[in-house]
Amino acid sequence: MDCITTTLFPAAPFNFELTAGYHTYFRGSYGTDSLEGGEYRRLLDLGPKLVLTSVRSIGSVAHPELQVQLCSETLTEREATEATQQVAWLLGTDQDLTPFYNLAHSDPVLSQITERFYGLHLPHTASVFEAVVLAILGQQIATNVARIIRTLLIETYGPSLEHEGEQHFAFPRPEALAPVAVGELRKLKLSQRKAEYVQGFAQATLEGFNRLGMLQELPDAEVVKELTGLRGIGHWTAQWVLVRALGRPDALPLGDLALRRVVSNLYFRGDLIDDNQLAEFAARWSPYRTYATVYLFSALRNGMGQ
DNA sequence: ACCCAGGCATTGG
DNA sequence: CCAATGCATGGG
Repeated sequence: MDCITTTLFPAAPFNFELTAGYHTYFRGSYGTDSLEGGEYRRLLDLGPKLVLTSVRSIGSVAHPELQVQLCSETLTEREATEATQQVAWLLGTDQDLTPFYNLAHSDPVLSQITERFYGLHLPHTASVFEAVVLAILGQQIATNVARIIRTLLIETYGPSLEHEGEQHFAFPRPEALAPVAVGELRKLKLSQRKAEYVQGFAQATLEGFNRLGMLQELPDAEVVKELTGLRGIGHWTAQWVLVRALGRPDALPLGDLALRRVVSNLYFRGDLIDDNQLAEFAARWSPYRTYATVYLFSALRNGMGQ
């Protein structure tokens, strides 16, 4: 095992614990990610090569600095750079939070939340494929149930690497899921529908590789049009892809029950609002509706919006 | 035993 | 274009 250490300097303010914690749903570990003892770990998938990364903070919120340890069987300088860039993307280190915080000042609820989660950057998935599959698995069902199913999928079909007696998993590749029979996925507790969606999307990703690679270049509305043309992907899923995989600042996952509830509780005395009301209300957060959404979910996951 | 959960596709008006 | 319905599992 060959290990290299590199350094990242995120845009301040940057709170490492919160940002890595969001990846793990503020638990010790979640799916492919873990955060224990101030150490964020994840197995990176660089094409054929797997790189185990372990990140820790050696700076502060105001002067952030991250130490990134990269371990692989062999590792070239070029691969180390690529892996470091991927870590930067996963943790959203380049984001400037200032414009959003300025906007939040005029909103008493968001002011309180941004104070509590000061320095939380918006984390990203490693790929569009990962974001879509995770969103499909999360459709409609309770997050606890989704977590069980995600873990099963990752540990059954994800590429893995053993290190110091522990097995680490990366997210399954499309080529691993495309040939899997729907019946096999059903054994992992996916519904018939979701098994079809996931297998079909994996296949579509392989067949239309260029089209999905193009998403980065397209404006939000075009991305949504491309994605919702695929079976299993509706407006809600497409919006979460904008948030999680593409890092777009102004997405809004209408249809999201948890978002409706947290907004209802924090702004409407608990009277559950519908999507039309939510869309109208969320206009106040534009052009940073993604930031507002993620901060509200952080509040929810930490017991602030129930 | 129910009912619901960070939706979606399908069907019928 | 809007409303109603089945899906499937684990927790309350």
